[in-house]
Amino acid sequence: MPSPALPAPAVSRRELNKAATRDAIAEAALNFLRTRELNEFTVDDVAIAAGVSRRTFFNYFSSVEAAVASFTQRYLDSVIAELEARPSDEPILESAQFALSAVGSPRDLAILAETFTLTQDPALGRFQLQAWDDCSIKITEVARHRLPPGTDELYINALVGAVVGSCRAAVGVWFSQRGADTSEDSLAQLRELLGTTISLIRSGFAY
Amino acid sequence: MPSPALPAPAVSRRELNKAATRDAIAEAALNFLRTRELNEFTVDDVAIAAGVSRRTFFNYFSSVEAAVASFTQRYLDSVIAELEARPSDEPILESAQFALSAVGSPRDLAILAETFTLTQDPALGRFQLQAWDDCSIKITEVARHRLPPGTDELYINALVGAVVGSCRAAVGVWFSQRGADTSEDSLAQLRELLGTTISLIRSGFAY
DNA sequence: CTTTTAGTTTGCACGGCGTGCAAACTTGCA
DNA sequence: TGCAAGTTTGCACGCCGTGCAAACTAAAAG
Repeated sequence: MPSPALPAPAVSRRELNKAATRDAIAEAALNFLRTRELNEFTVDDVAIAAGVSRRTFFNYFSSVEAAVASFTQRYLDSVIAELEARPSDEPILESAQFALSAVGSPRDLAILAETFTLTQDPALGRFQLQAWDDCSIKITEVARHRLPPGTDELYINALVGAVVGSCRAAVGVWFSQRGADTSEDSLAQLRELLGTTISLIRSGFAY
Repeated sequence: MPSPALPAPAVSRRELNKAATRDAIAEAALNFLRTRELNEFTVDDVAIAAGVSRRTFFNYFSSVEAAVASFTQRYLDSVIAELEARPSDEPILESAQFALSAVGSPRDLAILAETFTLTQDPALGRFQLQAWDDCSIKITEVARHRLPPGTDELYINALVGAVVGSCRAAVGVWFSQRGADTSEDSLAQLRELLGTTISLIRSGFAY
């Protein structure tokens, strides 16, 4: 007698396949960027390297830029997930501080750092900016439910804008100081920079 | 005797022509966006409407998106100009407050507001984000020379990131409340929102 | 005024992009 | 086993963005 009907697995074969394909494509795109400029390879190149057809590439990403941005998106989404996991009565900037220091396996951070180098090209940079902006929108939603009801919309939006804007700047500072160094030492410094940044947001920029 | 040799005019005929062409192209692009979606017209359409060849369009802008972003760029550049015009011993956030309230003829602000509506399409939004990011970079340069020498790089970058990020958010709030309303009344409200935002950055987000 | 020089516009051509569509194929389910 | 639903693929088409060389135009030199 077969095992009792398993409920449809949380992740079906189809979903696994799709995730694998998606990863393969993104990885292939990143790989090309590591050795060439953006305009020195084509979507076909990436598709072939990922083992799919050109058409399938476009089923997953609308461009190489978008594929590369998926790494940053993933990192930022994990920050948001950490943020949402914090107790909802905790002061939100405190939650942010925890979320920022909790996040990031060395591997994820290595990608984040590498992405900073590889996206100097404006066409790639635009997609990175969009990832940060999408992140802002999601966090605003979280903040709206966290802050006391009736909190001024300006307060909410300015807070999120300031936090995301300054954290992005902090990552930039980290990268300009450490480059692609993702040793524990360097990661600790990143966490410290992000922590200091949140403190500044909380206590204000005196001058 | 002819009039004494005039020094070569500050703006030559050539420069005037180029500026006019550039404006005509940007204006034509915006005009199409007012009535159609981004993918419902082509670069050729815009070029013809602007009275130039397709090839000339690309001599000025690399895409329709870039042409549309030129309006936001112009606005942000004027804010930076105001900022640089402030006395350099003034606290920088105070300078920011002045610059933000000084700037913006109704016409400029009308365009800024309209731009917000017309750039919902992600492809357009990306270029807007880039305009704000370019602005950050320029302001960072200003801030570096304004703040006491030796000020922490993190402080400078986080400050600018927070200011620009929150001000962008403030413009978003303004737009969501007033739409394309650019009456004196509405503009006063925008100035107030921006002023409040800078105050928040200065004094901190308590929670 | 004429000639020269430098800067700008244009047409052309080419490779690459992004998408609709329909046919082939794969997975899930009865 | 066979059907339904989801996924991949090839193809074709219009549009994009750029290098190039020829036409044109403003500015400077003679």
